[in-house]
Amino acid sequence: MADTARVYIIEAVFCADRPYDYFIPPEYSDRIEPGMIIEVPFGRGNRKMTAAVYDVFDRTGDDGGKEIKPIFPPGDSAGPVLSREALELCMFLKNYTLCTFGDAVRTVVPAAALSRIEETYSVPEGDPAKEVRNLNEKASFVLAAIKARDRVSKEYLRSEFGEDVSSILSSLLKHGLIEKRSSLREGGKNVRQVNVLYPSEDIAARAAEDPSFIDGYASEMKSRRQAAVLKAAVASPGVTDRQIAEAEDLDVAVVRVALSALKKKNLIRAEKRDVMRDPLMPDEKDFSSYAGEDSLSREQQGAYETLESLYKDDVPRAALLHGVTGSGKTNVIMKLISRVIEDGKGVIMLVPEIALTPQTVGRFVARFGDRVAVIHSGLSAGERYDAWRRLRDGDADIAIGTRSAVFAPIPRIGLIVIDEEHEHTYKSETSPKYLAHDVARFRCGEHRAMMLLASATPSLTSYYKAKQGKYTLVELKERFGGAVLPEVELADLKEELSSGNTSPLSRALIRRMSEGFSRGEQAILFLNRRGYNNFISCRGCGETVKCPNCSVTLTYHVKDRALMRGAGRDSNYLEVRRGAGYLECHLCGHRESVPARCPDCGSEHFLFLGCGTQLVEDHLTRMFPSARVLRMDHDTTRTKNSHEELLSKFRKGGADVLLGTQMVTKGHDFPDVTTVGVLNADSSMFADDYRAAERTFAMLTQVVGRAGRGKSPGVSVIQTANPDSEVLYLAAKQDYKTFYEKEIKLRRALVFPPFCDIAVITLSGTDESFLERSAARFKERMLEHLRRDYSGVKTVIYGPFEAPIYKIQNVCRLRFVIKCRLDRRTREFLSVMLTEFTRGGQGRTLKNLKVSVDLNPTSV
DNA sequence: AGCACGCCGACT
DNA sequence: GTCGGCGTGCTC
Repeated sequence: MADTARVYIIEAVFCADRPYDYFIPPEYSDRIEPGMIIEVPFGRGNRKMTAAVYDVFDRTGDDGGKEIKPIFPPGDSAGPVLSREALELCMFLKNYTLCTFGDAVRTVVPAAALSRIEETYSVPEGDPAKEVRNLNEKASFVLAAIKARDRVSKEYLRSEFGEDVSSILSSLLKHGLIEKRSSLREGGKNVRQVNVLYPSEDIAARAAEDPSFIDGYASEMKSRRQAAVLKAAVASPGVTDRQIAEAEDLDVAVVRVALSALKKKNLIRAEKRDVMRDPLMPDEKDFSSYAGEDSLSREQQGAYETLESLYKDDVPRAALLHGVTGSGKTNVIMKLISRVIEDGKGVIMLVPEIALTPQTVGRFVARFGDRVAVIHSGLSAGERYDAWRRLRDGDADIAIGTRSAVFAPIPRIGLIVIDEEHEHTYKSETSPKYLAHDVARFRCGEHRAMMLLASATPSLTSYYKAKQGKYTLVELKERFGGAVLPEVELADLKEELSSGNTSPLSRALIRRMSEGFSRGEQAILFLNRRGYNNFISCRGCGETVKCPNCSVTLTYHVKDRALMRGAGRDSNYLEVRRGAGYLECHLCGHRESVPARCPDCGSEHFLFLGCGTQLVEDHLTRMFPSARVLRMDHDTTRTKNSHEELLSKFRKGGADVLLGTQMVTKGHDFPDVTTVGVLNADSSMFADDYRAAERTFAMLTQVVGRAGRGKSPGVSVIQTANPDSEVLYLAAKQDYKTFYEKEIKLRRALVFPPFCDIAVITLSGTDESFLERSAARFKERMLEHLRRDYSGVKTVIYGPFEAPIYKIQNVCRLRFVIKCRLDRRTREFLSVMLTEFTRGGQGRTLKNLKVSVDLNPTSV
């Protein structure tokens, strides 16, 4: 008889994150199984916490251990939320990324499926006028807020009064001014229900007898809504209240009021049924236009056959599909997926960003219909939960989505595809800081499935593994349908400037664009800077205007309406602009108006420098007055669906130029685009990062590949101040292999990934001098450990030094970069350091100091 | 994180 | 004298 549960506490912080054993009273011993979320008393105060049951076993007779506490009685709801595989996946994430088990659980399972403790506060009954002595101002505000509504959740108080509300609450609690209650908010309840309507027997019989009966009957009714609902139920028995609401353009709640009245009169009977929310499936959405070419070229067929034979092996396999832009990788992938589905197995297809890949999603839905579940960050909690359930229950077997879709609860996985595998979005920025590839590899191992990476510009690490034979390399060298690679022209920005062209558009680009426009073709321009001017600088002393909270310059933005009217018409030095725009911090969102005078020297004159998308738009409208410009950047895509709307407008020919930040570079086929301009190829090349070249190469290859996808050949103009750069030259030729050979040599020589691993440890806090002292102490402790208990761990430690952006929102950051080999021992060493220096999790307190670790970050 | 235990300053 | 500040250590 199992009497013991080994659990992980979901809310536990890093240093307290280890297995705990609890006694299972015999009354419910047969109801507790691994994967369930239960409640347990934890800590000195026996605070109610949720815990994931990792294992259940029998401990009777084993009296050597410590006293253990009993679990709280389980609710009557359902079984395990985490499958055996999901539990192992959480353990993998914990060990691999150094997160807590709870962080892992929250990543693997959607929030709506997870029970959680809700702490609420109220004022004790009876003594509203209890003497309120020496309460500080904030405490009395908090108390008033709790009094105002009788029960308040901690979340609400946090959002209202900030993080430091906890200490106030505990002091109020101690004084008996408020009471706390912890209750369980059970997961799995966020299910949408509909009422299925049928006419009552009496009504049905009379309607069958006389088809016109119901119209007459309904017209006699007082309530028009009830009449409409009744008629709908008679006309199509089995109709749902939601369908009626949709058809009548009413709120469901309104229909339900009518329904309950009709039920009372015995005119209708109704049954409740659970339904799935599916953002993709509304009937009005038609995906047929996305249906792509299904037949494969000879080369594609060859690639498919290689992959298929790998897949059939029934041992974990990994392959890298390297195909030049436009080679039709998706066709090959689609066919492979069909093959896996035929076997009755499931597929996970990862894409970098859903909003930017409606085409890929569209093609999948057109082909596989409701077997597809789409998962991405834009889903509501309910939609996400439903997608998860459909996959878990086998009602869908293809999960397509962004990074987090790699956790799709498919019972039998046959294939996991990572499309555009080099994209940085596959690395999570929050704990657990996992790379989708690593999770995919782990899951493929568990399922004996195949992992397929695809890209035109694979990450150096992946290509290296392919070369080593860890992945099977499959190549597509031809552009599909005979399209030719675009011609590439490099424009020397220094030369432009010295010959008097101060515009952000080079003469070459202007010429190519006007040629294209005259043939009715479109252009895409890429510039990775939004706003009008990058920064403003005092003419008197040269000082730039910086964000008060962050260590970056403020960007000058023009209000879009002013821009349309052509404000800021002249040159790069404009006093007039002062009123037309504002300064914005791109890190914290801080906004202010342009200062009247320089805070340092008092000069009233500023230079507006550096060019952003707004400025280019301005130039374009003057240069090509008849061209319609579509600007696509963070500012124009704030609202939901705006990505898709802008892209589809451009696709339909609603504009001549698509100008924007990264989002214009990603995988779209625009057949009428023949000119592509990269306005500043250097911006990404001199980042202080060993991956800068790799990123620049991938980005340029990607953008250049946008042109000439249709019948007419394309041209790309790459503007740069370094026209002799080899990276640019190789990207222009789309010569990945040479780029790879050069770059891998460099990495080997300097010992960078894939020839080592990198761990970045960041200490952050608001108190600068405390931060500095902590960093020094941290380094000392690292060296001590490495000398003693971890003397076998080979590391090279750099730092502490200031993070590339030292201050964000008034939080300063110091970091260590550690070159190492991330094996078990090294991870243990890092874990020990975290535990020691956080005594709060990834990582909390120790006097507002935070410590976090990022293993092999995508950007350093 | 939260909670308890424990050791110093300024109030009834 | 004690109430309460928060530094330190532990959580089956």
